[in-house]
Amino acid sequence: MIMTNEPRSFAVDPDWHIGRLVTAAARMLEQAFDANIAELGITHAGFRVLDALAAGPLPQNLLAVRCQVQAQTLSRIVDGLERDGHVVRRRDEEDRRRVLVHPTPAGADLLERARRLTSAHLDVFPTSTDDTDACRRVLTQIIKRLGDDRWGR
Amino acid sequence: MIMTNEPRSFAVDPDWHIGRLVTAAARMLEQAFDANIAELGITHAGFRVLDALAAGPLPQNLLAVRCQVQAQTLSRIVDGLERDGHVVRRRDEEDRRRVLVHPTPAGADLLERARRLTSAHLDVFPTSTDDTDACRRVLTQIIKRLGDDRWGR
DNA sequence: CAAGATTGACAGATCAATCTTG
DNA sequence: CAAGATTGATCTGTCAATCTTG
Repeated sequence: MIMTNEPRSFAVDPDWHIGRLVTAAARMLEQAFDANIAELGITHAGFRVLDALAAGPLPQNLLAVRCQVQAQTLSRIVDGLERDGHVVRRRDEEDRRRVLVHPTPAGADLLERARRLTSAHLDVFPTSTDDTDACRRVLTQIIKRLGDDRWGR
Repeated sequence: MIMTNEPRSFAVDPDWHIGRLVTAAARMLEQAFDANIAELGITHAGFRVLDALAAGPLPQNLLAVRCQVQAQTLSRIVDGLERDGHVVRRRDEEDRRRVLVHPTPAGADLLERARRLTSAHLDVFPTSTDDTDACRRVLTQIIKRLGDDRWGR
């Protein structure tokens, strides 16, 4: 078969190092995920917050850790979710420095619909289980190393 | 009495699906890369543009494909590189719709220094070669699938 | 009209600085 | 002061709309 014409089409350069493969794959995965739930008016960031709140309200600092974003990033994501009526902020009366984020009924409903929309599309991972297991090991190790450097501990 | 501090430390949840592992790893890899070259005043985005231009000037549309970003994204990255004197734009006289991006001597110099800074830090991938090979296969397949959907092919 | 590039509006993420509360 | 949260500035990235050139 002919390598038709120039690489105007998409191609993976065989000598990309893994870092580049990881970041390229990540961008595509997030975009695909976002495209699946775009009709609901949220993105992966909002989804992860609502998912973390499924068991009940959490203070923002803990929520940020769960979502693996900075407190500043989380604050703005919560801004959007609150604006759209998916969560509400309430000061923690036990320690008024804390702000508790509560999911609203609308937010819980949104989460359910988002889960249904995305569960069908998670079959993007075709290769053998051996390969995906190996992939998990490599990625987990990267995350642990770099995450420990960055997030302390 | 509040909960003694829980996993305030970093941890990889064992039942994360691969998508989440990939995106988490990607963010950390990019941040680590950016931290390594931050002193030079560029990020991974600028680095990739300069790297793509190492062999000589390119029109922006091709450059965007090489860097795997939208033409709009590239335009703003080139804005920054041009502002800082690392590249210059020149209209292609053969086809005046095109804009050719040329690296400046300062840009070429920056690229060299960035390469030196980062080459030392690429040993973040510790596991066996079998695992990394498997990881490459999985990631490549994800990229091909999603990239073909998105970027045409 | 089609291709190439740019601009506007926005989301996600970061760092640095600030405000509030303990 | 320390912890938690927020705000300002900036960067990367997206989509949609526009401008220029062929």
